[in-house]
Amino acid sequence: MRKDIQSSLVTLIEDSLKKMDLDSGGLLSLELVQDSRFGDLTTNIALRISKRTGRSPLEISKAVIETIKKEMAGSPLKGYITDVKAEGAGFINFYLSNGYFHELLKDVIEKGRDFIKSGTGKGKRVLIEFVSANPTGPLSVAHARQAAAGDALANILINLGFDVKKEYYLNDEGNQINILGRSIELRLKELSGEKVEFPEDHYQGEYIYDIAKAAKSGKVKNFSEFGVEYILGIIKKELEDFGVRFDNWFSQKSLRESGKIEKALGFLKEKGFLYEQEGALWFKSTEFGDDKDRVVIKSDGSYTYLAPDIAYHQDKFKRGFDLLINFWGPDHHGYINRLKAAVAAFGKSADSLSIIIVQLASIFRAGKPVQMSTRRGQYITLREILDEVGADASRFFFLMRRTSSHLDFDLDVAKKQTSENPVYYVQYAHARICSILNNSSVKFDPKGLDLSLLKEREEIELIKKICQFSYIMNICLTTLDPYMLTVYLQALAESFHKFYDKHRVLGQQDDLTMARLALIEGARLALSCGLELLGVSRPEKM
RNA sequence: GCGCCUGUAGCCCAAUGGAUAGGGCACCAGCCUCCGGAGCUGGGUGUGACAGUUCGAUUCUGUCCAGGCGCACCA
Repeated sequence: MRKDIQSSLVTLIEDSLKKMDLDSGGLLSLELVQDSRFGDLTTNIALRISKRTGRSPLEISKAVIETIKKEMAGSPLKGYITDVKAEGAGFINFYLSNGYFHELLKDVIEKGRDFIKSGTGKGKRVLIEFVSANPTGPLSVAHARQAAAGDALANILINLGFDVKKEYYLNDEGNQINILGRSIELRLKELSGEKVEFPEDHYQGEYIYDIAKAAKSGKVKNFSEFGVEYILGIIKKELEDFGVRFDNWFSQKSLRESGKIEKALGFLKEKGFLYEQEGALWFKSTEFGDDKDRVVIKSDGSYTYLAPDIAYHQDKFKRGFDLLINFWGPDHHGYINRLKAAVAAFGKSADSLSIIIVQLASIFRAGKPVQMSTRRGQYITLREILDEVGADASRFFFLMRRTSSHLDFDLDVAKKQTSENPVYYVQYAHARICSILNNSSVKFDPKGLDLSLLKEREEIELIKKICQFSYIMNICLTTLDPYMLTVYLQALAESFHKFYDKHRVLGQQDDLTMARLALIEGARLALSCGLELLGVSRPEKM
């Protein structure tokens, strides 16, 4: 929706209220109407101020509308507003003219793919950290969902004008890595005929044998390092095949070697946020809202996981990022408060770090749940999803629920090439449009367009849907969640299919055909951009 | 025990505090001499329970009930 109309209307309503000695009290907002029976733009201002003013909402609305109509008579707004009505409990509804929507569509066509861009985030630097799985095994389905969500959100923020970097924090040392090394070593001994006792808490997965075999031929000395390198290669390939690329891989090992952990702890100590007790060093996180204080250096002298993480996040700020967004698995949710405490201890505001918990996706086959166990190395991997479903359908599926909600992912449904599968519904709309646009007899030419020929209900509805794109982008920004985009794309595809079914593009009078080609080109742009942001392909043929 | 997530029609799910709560599946009945039928049209007494906040609650708060997940000087 074009901003100048909205802001002029807001000013108009504001002025009208003043003339009647009513004060909006900062409560005035003008919103898009989802239900076309009630116009295009609406405000509930009369409802919100009725109690304070002691007048009924409907009475206020009617009075305001009368004033608005007088004011509007001599204003250029008049051409865009066909009606203003007081409806329902006292809403003021604006009905916009077709001409207004024709201008919006014209704008989309002129801008092309750039129509989705905005300057909302101009000058703001954002670091999105996601996946960050330990390099001790192939990525799981949980990581896959984090990858889908983080990458899509990054794409969305980039189009909103933010300066975005994507980062993977690499836990390349510590307990788990040592265990990985020992696991490989033990499997190697086993392979060479030795009888070994393989501990329960070691990595049981079959892939350890593969690494052991590779290590054998390479005459490896440090099995941990070798294992990390090997698995990192797998992870990078998996992510690449999934269509996710990181700008930076941040190594924990290099963080420690740089001395930044000591510096960060030194900073906290200086501020008086650290103390010793029972031989360990504690961070006074309770001063910043945590339930209890947390250990940063254990009594054996080694760091807890928190220590490098504190340093890591201090480093993120030092690198100049204004907003940090972390996607974490649900097992880390208890960890949010202590990291936020650390951020507060650095003097950063609470909202400069957003932590998003990506809930698990349960995998189903033909309606039946698939059992998983990380410990025994029995879990559905990203690789299996890629092999079985492919990147397109799976990336869309992972984002079909709110990121913070559980998701049931049925592999058989995702594979289906029928209307049961929403991915194909959306892609099909795109392919249909391309099929018309690629028609050899008529070529779309934006010169001399007469969009005023578009006046059928389905045509106007489709334009409205196309123009909701930026509105959806803003919802994704405020929720830091790309999932509304999947909902929107399904609605957009539906609008197109309805138009397509009722009206023909080709074979009309030349100028009507051209206007409708413009309409479907607009729909194509919106579908194509939306799918691209989600990391889903836009087939021209299916 | 504590924390997080979730309860919407037979099943799967939508709805940035708004108006008559919307789609899909399944089921029934229709729609291609015509741009791709992977589509469209019609068929429905549904928000777990009880309070509270609000002009207005599926949405916010509290207490229950039910399901999923997590609780380290592990990473």
